[in-house]
Order: sequence, then structure tokens, then C-alpha cells
Amino acid sequence: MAFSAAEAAMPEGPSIVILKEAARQFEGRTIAAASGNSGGIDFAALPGQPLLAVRSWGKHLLLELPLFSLRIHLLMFGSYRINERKPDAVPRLALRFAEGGELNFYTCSVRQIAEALDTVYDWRVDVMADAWEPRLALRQLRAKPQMLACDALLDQNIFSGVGNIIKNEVLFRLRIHPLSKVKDIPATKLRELVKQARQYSFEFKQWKQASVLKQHWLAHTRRICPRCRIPLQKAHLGLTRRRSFWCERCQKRYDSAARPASVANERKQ
DNA sequence: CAGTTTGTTTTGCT
DNA sequence: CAGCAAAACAAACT
Repeated sequence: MAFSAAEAAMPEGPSIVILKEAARQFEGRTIAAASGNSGGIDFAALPGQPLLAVRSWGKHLLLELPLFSLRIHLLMFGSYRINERKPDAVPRLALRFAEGGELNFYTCSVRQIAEALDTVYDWRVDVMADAWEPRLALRQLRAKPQMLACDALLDQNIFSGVGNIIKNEVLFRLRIHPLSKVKDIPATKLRELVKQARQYSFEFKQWKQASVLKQHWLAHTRRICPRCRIPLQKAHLGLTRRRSFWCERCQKRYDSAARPASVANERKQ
């Protein structure tokens, strides 16, 4: 049976999985009317096409149709309404179905994908996918030894679906300093990083669905370290310059260049 | 009320 | 041309 859903923005991978599950009520239904202010979309071709499948890859929501697919990316501020409309907002994409129901997307990027989705997307890098391959993520990390931990987690080709919140929480949970280089992180720790990228994403989803996500944040937007009670650091780190929250005391900065003070002093002479 | 940002693509500079 | 920085998008929150 149909149900409505409204969503404020929090568009990391888990939120897109929640959206996918909600949008699946329309699978098998036929588009009756389509409109929106997105450029590059052949709206006239949409009516009459059945929605074959609703899929997702990281932060992408994918609507698979017989002639092409639609890719919706909520970016930072995107939102949607299912079986209802956002008052005073113009949808980027609005779909009405012949059997009833409607799907509306706002302030997002909508693109048409001509190729088969299985040729466009590598499902193995989506941290929430059944096809997720942690070993592939490890291999890709080892290929980028100089990359910082805070940048690595945000790399959508390695950890598709991980966003800034998940980044901060995973690093805090594992006690890894965001400025640690991949090559300096011990193998065991690196494997944990890969494992937690997925693990935390599923917890994020559960918490979000229970409307208790924010209260579970330990580092993101927090001022005090919940473990050692000292003030958390806050800065825009890495190539991505995204906001990082971390504890200088309990997150270890793995650094092969660092040496004990005694050694450093000897070399000075 | 001004400032900030859960993300990505595009533009433009050095 | 590579590499990087800034802009653009625009809404909800502090």
C-alpha cells in the first residue's frame, strides 16, 4: 500500500537507501505525467514508460526505465516528497503514476543516463550495496599511500556513499587522526576502517529511521570529546577542505615521518 | 540575522 | 596541460 514520505536533507548514502526503499512502492507502475525544471531531461519521453526498478549507488538514486534511466543526486540541500508536494517549491522532477501516487524531487541534480546501469556503475564500491567488496577498497587505498584518512573516506570511487558525517564518526570510533596518511595506518587498522565505513553507514540508517541520528554523533558538530572530556578540534582538513572534528588526545596520528625526540636530537648534531 | 554547510560539477587561475 | 581554488547551486540549521 502507498505511504507518503517527506525528507529533510541529510543526503549521505544511508539517506539515499531510505529514499530508495520508500520509492520502491512505484516499481512496476507506469509514468502518467512528468514535469520539472531540470535541464537535459526529455520529459516528453517519460509518460508511458514503466518504472522497471529503483536502485542506488552511493549518493545517487537511480530510476530505471525501458528507454533510459534517471539519476537523482540531492547534493547538499536536496529534498523529496512522496505522495505529497512541498508547498511553494518548484520540483526539479515530478512524476505521477497511472496507477496512482507521485514522486517529487527538489533542489537536486537530475540527469538522464542512456547506458545500461550495470555498465555505468561499479556496485562493488557502494558501501551499502550487497555487492560491496571490502578487498577492492583496501586495494584502492594501498594504491594511494599519500592520501589522508579524511580524504580517503570521502573518495566516492573507494567509499561510495560515505559523507562528511560518516567520515568524522568512523575516524573517531577507530581513534584514527584525520591527518594520518594511508601508508602509515597499520594493516589491521586499515581493514577496520574499511569495515566501519559500511558498518557505521547501516547504523546511520537505523538511527535516522528512528529519528535519533544526531544524538548518536560522538564527534561531528560536538565540542567536547565524549571519551576524555577535552575540547574537540575543528578545522577544514585535507584536499577536500571539509569540516573535521577530532580529539587530539584519543585519535592517533599515524605518521612514519615522526621520530622520537632523542633520535631527532642526535641527528641535529 | 548573519554565518555555516550533510556534495558535486564547472569554471578559471597559475 | 596539470593541479588546484573558487564559484555556483540554494535551504535549513545554529
